[in-house]
Amino acid sequence: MVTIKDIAKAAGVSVTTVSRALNGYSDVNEKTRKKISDIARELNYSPNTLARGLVMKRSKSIGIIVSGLTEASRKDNFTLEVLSGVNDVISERDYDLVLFSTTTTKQREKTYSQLCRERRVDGAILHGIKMDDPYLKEVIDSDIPCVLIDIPIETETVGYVSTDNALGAKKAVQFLIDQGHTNIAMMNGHDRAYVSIKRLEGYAEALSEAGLPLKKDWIVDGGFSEEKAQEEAVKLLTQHPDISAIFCASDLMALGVMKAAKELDIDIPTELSVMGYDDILLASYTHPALTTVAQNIYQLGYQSANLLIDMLEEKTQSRACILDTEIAIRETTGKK
Amino acid sequence: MVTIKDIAKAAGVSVTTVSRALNGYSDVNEKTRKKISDIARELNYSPNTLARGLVMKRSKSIGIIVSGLTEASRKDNFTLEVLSGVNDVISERDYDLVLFSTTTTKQREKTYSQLCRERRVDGAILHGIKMDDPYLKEVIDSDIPCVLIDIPIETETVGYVSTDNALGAKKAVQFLIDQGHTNIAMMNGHDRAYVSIKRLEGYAEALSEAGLPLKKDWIVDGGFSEEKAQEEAVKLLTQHPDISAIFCASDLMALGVMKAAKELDIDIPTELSVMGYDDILLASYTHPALTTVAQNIYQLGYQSANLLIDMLEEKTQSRACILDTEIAIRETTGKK
DNA sequence: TTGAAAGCGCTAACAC
DNA sequence: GTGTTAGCGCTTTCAA
Repeated sequence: MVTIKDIAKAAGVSVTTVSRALNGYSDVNEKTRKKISDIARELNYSPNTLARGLVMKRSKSIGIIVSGLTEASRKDNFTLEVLSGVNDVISERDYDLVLFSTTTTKQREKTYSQLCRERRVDGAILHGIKMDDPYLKEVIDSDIPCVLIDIPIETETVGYVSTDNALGAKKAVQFLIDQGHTNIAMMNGHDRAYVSIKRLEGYAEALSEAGLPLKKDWIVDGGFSEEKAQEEAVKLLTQHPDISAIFCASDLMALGVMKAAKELDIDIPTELSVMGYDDILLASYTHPALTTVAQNIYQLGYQSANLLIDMLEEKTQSRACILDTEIAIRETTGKK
Repeated sequence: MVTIKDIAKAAGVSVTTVSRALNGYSDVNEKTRKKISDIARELNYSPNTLARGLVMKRSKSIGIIVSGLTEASRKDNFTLEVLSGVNDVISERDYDLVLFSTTTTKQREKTYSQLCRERRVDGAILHGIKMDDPYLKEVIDSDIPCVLIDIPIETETVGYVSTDNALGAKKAVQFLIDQGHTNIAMMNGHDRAYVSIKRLEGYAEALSEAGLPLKKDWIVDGGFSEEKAQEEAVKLLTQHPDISAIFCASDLMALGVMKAAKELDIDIPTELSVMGYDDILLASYTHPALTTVAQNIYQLGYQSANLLIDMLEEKTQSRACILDTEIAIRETTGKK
């Protein structure tokens, strides 16, 4: 493997000069620089980022820590889209991406900061962790710069990117109200998810502004799971046949609700309107196609990476980024 | 950041001893070792993999090079499932995963081996590249150990993992024949894809064994694209109304064919049977649900990573791994 | 069983 | 504009 030493020898200069020439420092004679870079190319030289990182104390790589890169959770391609957004920034800005996937068991073995420090990543992006996750506390305590997706924490070294969940939910419920619905239930996720809390807020606000009562019985938790949501929806719809619309905190749960309706022989959208949240790929392929609050997950990843690198390079003081949502109207909602 | 030097000082021993103790060498006094590891824990020590990699000349990380981690290609979550399989092995075997995403333009800038050498990955897994990709030649020429997904190349340093594409296709077509179909067309991908070539082989073989003629006109290329497949299918079905079944080399193209049928008002499956290949998530959500050749993509990733690490650790002589496929019978195929 | 010393490939004071 | 030198944190001969 060819090193700068080899180049130095071939060019008849010192390694310092080679280093400076290759890194574009100004205080190198143009002729020398040309000679050096020619030789480097000839010799097919690649810098050793390990050595460089060791001395510079930064690796020019960031870690992305995802939870839920498992065989099971293939239904939404959240992770992939986030990854895709992150990746685009990474390569634009000449960083590398190290992928860490965690499971609850694995977290016991290796802590967040261990993970990051061992690999000497300059910063990290965290996605898919719950608010009561042990990682979260560590993140805040550690001094490793990081950006959280969908968890609103701001410190000197921690930032976050999220969508406006309350507003998104509010718009969704307002849409249902505009369609003439007054009996609108909510299938929420669980209370350890920030997004659940905010989406519930939006739901409540929309109802209140329309002068509609908020009924506790009409709000159930589907745990972000299709199956759980189906079960809960069956119970809900059986007990409260007057419900004419259900707003779901995720598309996956909306799929569950749709299955429940089928099970109970309730027609969508004539007898029941269903509204999702996320706009996962499947949303446009279900029958009928799911009306939902669309968030741009790719952007979530993209902005996270940009924010993190800005933080690393001290190009920003801001620590938060809130993205917009839009309602994608399809076939599961109708006029009451 | 605490180093072995700090530990050495605190323990009153040399760095050599600390290094040996922490790495589990046998020639360290049990008492010393205990003392050292206690201190290491106390000080919250994490080894610097950069420094270690520099001297050991291996980074204990592997690269995964994917093409198509773009916003556009979100419809199949191939990449995610491969990633998921790879990732599971990686963490089991205590490696790290560096993600490289390539686009055709980016390949011009940085060559494969540059990518790998700069980051000092010990080996690489390549997924989603075409047979005429410039990367491919480089892979073979370079001496970096690597495993290809779905491209059958075996050398000292190159291995591959794939499914039995010819057999999968054959089984698919045989299934259609068993259902009474004799006029079976094929929507293939393109001839720069290994899988296309093999699937065509299987198609031909099944026909031939059943004594059915192979009609060149009935084989078209959809370029693995939904839109292109739709266009081609419209043409095909218009020109040859006697076709009663279409075998597609990918599910995505099968979706296109289904759209074409809808466009031409041809009912599936009573008038036309459609068979896909891959079993992407969408396959079970289309209307009617798509019958397809299911391949276990997660396993593709899992086995690739295992093969690569086995190669790196010289635990195997074998360089190839062929996985099985199964037919998932759903609703797009029927008796003729 | 332990330590001293060299060196992996690179960057960065500092001197010339 | 260029070279000398030290050192990043670690492993590994070689000697004691």
